[in-house]
Amino acid sequence: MNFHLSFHLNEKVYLRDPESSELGKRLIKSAIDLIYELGFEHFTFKKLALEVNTTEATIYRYFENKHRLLLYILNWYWSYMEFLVMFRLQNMTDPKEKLKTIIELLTQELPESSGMMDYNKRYLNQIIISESSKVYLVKEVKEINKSEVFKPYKDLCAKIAEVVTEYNPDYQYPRSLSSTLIETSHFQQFFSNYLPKLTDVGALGQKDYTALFLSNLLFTVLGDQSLK
Amino acid sequence: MNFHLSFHLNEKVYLRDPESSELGKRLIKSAIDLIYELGFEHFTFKKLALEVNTTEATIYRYFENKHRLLLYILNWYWSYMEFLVMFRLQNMTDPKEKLKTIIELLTQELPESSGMMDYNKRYLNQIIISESSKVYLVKEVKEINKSEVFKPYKDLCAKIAEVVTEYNPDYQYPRSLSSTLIETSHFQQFFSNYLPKLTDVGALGQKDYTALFLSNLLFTVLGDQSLK
DNA sequence: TTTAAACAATAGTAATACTACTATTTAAAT
DNA sequence: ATTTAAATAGTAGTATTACTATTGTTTAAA
Repeated sequence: MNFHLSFHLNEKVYLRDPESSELGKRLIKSAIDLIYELGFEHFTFKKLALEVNTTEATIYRYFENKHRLLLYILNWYWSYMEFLVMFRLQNMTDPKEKLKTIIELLTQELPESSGMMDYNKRYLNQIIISESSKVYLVKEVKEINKSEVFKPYKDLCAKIAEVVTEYNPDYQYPRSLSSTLIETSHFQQFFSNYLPKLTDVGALGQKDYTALFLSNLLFTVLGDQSLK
Repeated sequence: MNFHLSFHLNEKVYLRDPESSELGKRLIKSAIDLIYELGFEHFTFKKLALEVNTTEATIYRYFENKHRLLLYILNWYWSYMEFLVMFRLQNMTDPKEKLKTIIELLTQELPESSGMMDYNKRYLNQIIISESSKVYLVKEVKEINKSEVFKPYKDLCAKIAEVVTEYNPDYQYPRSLSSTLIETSHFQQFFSNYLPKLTDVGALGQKDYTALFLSNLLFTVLGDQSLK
């Protein structure tokens, strides 16, 4: 079976839909490669233009600036992640199983291919971990937020919060716990890799360290409902 | 009583100690004001130079670049926070009280004055919340980390982890929990302010929302040891 | 009184972020 | 089939940012 997945992303993110042209698609693909390679700070439209054999001015017709381009990539990721959560939770009844699956999705690499653009998943993952917070930790958040471009993040958060409430209806902070889960999955992966003293990975460097930490955290906070 | 607090910050952070001259001190003070006002992305040495009536080149003699200047401010903050934790925990015996105090320190504004430089504490606080992660979420972390400039952060984290272990010696992830506590205190404050849908603040907008969320989280994860 | 070191300012360059304008292609209208 | 206009990409710039080589001035030690 071969199917194509695409998401309708908020038009406010771009000036011209990169999905609407070949050049646009190459733009996104190469942007992911370059942002991974250089880090967002050193990534420029000039370098991206060189990579896809076009000019800066052309890229500016697609995106207002590099911040918006990153926002586009993240909107895509958040939408995809919400889809994956929905897909994987299909036909599951046990909310504990559901939460375990969510942690797995948040801490493991994205599944390679499966009916969607062949973005480099490993690179995309690293971008999510290292760069995602930079789209909202800016002076202009309030203004940017008005155009609803953070909706995919909020939706993902709400979906996880739903499962949290399903697991423990008495828990008071389902949304904050969900956003904490998402953000913590990012920086604990980052820390265990680059600043291990801020974690307890130890010399062994367990592969699923972050998943273990988050599982322990989540199921202690929500109580082991199997005991009830 | 009037006393002066100063920390010996790692020389690798700066080229020339800003504490060693009047101009240097004004530099830091104005940098805090400007970074708060403009956000780190829009903050430049040119603008800072204009503010303190000097030139870019002069600022470059103190700091390699604006990233290092931010790192200096954060080193100062982390050191100060570790001092505050140590100071406030003095003569406390109950580890639960200690943890409560730590959460208070992490979520409330820094005490105005108390024997140290009159940096604008409210601005400094907002900088910690919005900009701090930008000093390590960069491509060059590994290289930068070698010069030990993140030691104050690691020390603060270790100090909190100590109290965590004191409260519950069986808990397996004291350091990860501590770094999660610190980071979560930042972005839950940010979210509840700018992206409230990612939290449960509701319309009321409780003043101590983040502290309440963190307390609940921390003491559930570590178990209510008073029951033992 | 000399001298050298410490410090700050001048005057630049290269890279980055962004834009006005022009040329070309595509496709719809006549 | 030809005209026309809309869409698209490219040229050629500017202002700002990040950073440096060099010169000039002050300070304090010899």
